[in-house]
Amino acid sequence: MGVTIYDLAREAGVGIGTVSRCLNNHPHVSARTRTRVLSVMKRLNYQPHAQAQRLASRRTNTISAIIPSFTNYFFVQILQGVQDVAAEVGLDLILYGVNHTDQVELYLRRSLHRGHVDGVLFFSMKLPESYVSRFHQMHLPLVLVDTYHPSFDSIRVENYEGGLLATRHLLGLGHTAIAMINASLETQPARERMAGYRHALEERGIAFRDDRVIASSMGKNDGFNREAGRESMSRLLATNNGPDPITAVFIASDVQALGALEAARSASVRVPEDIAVVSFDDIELAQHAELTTMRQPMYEMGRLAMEKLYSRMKDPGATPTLTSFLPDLVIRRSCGAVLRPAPLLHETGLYSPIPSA
Amino acid sequence: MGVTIYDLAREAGVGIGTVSRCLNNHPHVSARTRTRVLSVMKRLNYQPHAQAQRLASRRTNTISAIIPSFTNYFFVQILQGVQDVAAEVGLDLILYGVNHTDQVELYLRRSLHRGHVDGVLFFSMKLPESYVSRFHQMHLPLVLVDTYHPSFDSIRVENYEGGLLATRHLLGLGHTAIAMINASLETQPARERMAGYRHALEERGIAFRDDRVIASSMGKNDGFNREAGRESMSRLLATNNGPDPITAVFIASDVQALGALEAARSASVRVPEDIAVVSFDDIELAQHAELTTMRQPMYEMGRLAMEKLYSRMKDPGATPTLTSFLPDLVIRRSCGAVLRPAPLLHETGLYSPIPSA
DNA sequence: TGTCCGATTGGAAGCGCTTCCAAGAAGATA
DNA sequence: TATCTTCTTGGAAGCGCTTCCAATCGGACA
Repeated sequence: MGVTIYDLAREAGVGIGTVSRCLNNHPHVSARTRTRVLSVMKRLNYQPHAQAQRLASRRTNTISAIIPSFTNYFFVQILQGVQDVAAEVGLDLILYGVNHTDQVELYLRRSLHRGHVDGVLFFSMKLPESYVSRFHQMHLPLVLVDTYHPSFDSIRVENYEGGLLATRHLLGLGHTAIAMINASLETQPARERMAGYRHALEERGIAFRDDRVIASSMGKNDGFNREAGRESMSRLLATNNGPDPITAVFIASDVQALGALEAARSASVRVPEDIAVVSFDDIELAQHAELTTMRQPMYEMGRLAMEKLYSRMKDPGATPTLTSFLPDLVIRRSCGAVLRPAPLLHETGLYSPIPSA
Repeated sequence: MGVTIYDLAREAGVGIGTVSRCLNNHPHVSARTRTRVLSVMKRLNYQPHAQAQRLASRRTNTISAIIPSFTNYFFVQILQGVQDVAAEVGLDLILYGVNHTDQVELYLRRSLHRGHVDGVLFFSMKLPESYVSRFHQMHLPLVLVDTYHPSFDSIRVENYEGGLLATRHLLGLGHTAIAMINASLETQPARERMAGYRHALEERGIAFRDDRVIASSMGKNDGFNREAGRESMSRLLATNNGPDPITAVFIASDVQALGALEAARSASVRVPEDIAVVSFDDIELAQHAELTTMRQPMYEMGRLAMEKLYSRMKDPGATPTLTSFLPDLVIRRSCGAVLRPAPLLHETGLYSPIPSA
């Protein structure tokens, strides 16, 4: 139990320095010595001790990802991108899932713990101001994703533009009474998407109406969840019997839209015939539910985040960069813009197509 | 940069041993000394160095989870359970997502690397036999989830029973021509679920027919994915015009069922009217798609796995345990067993309810 | 007052590795 | 052959902590 470099050195008849140099592929080791040492390593089934290497080299080869509850498909796909790149470059990834707000600071502190990780990815939450200086003091690389701070590398999505494009699309289809189902306005994406929605209306001379926006922060993920979507849609439909009824909704995320579809179904409201829907994210299921949505390149964002972190770890001095992705409009069935091959036009739903007569 | 216990000791006028004892809440430190040391720690903003602690104590406080590509909702939910318990007991979780088969060994080796992690969770894949002894030699705790080996703690689901119950349910609804859409028979769950299916048929005197089982291993996750499900269902429907046509399908997972529903829809085959469907897992979306399914308690399995690993880390000598979960039948719409409140009976689909006339 | 014992305390010896410096070896050059 | 270089090599000195042993201290008890 526990072959060390001393054993190797003795066995190979060299010094420990030489052994270490072989281990780390340093130059300045003669080919003969190297092969001899390597063969002894193999024979003794040597394994370097991770902690010892780390202590001595002051590198951990590990990064942490602080991410809101990752059962959300949005984060799952980002995480997949992160994980893939981490695997490619040989870094270990410690996962810190935030379920309660107070865990944010716990995980930030833990990540800042000296000698714990070499870098941190921080997702979709506001970085507490008090940690800004701590990261700088500790010279710990930090990359922000779906959130922003001027003094760190950030990756963002143009939420405002996304809201704008989504709403314009509905306007372009002839809708003028367009509601929005939003998540908690505490979150920046929610606020930005709404700003885009508002701007699109106003540039068409349509007044923004507070009573047409339902911002729910219920449940997990600041309201970005199915139940909140269902609830919001129910409320919206319940009050939709006045003059100028709503004919379209922009929903802040696909998961909420899934809930909203359920609510519409329960209320016998047809989508898209009675109410057109455009949402945001393009999670894998959006396709299944035929949601028209603003696509965020989640997997790519995850990859890029990890890549940025990696470069930053190698070159801590570089100035912070900001990368923005413009979301893409993906047109499917829920918005009523018919772009599909004829046979499918006649379907009426997931389970039962139109009775054949 | 870098306050050490030597600094603390000097500053507090005590020895480093005493400082260390304070850090680790050892007894045999007088209250007066302890408060003095703690106040100095605070004043100097001391942070212990993680790697140094680990090297000296030979504990890493970290475990790794080797898990097939976790974009699969099944794993996401298990992982959530794992992560929650890890957070509760203060362990770090390194995530190793397996995308290619050869990564399995890579991650196993990395986990076995001395001083890297204190325990390993291994999910849903066959543990290569050559690693069995290695884990024992290294005294590295290992817990298997959704897979099994007699010499390690394991957590399983009764796949055979699940297949049996699912198929019996369909038989109970009057179906006799029941197909199965399966994933790769290389995987144990697929084989077991099929064995249950087969037994259920045979105990009713219905012959098991090879041509009624479609086992696809296409795509990710050994065929446990939407595309494979879609493909299989299409194939099934294409050949379903002989005598004794199929009226029901047992599908090996919910994700496949989602794809199968899409295929049915494209082919204008109604579910459940023309073909009844029962699947397996009860991922969150099964509810949305109204799938009748065999529920696996995924979150709980994740929690339990982590709990088992934690106890094993504390008591390495205990004999391996095996915990089995019996999946529950959750009846929803897709099987045609109508158990829902009247208003919903009249819906015809996700988007468009029955035209009101 | 003297003894004894448990409660505290200090600090040396590691944990296993990387790194650096000095020194030896082997060519290269004149 | 003498003198430089340039490669190689050995191993001491850390990295910052835990742990153990020996030493000290302070009462309790006779």
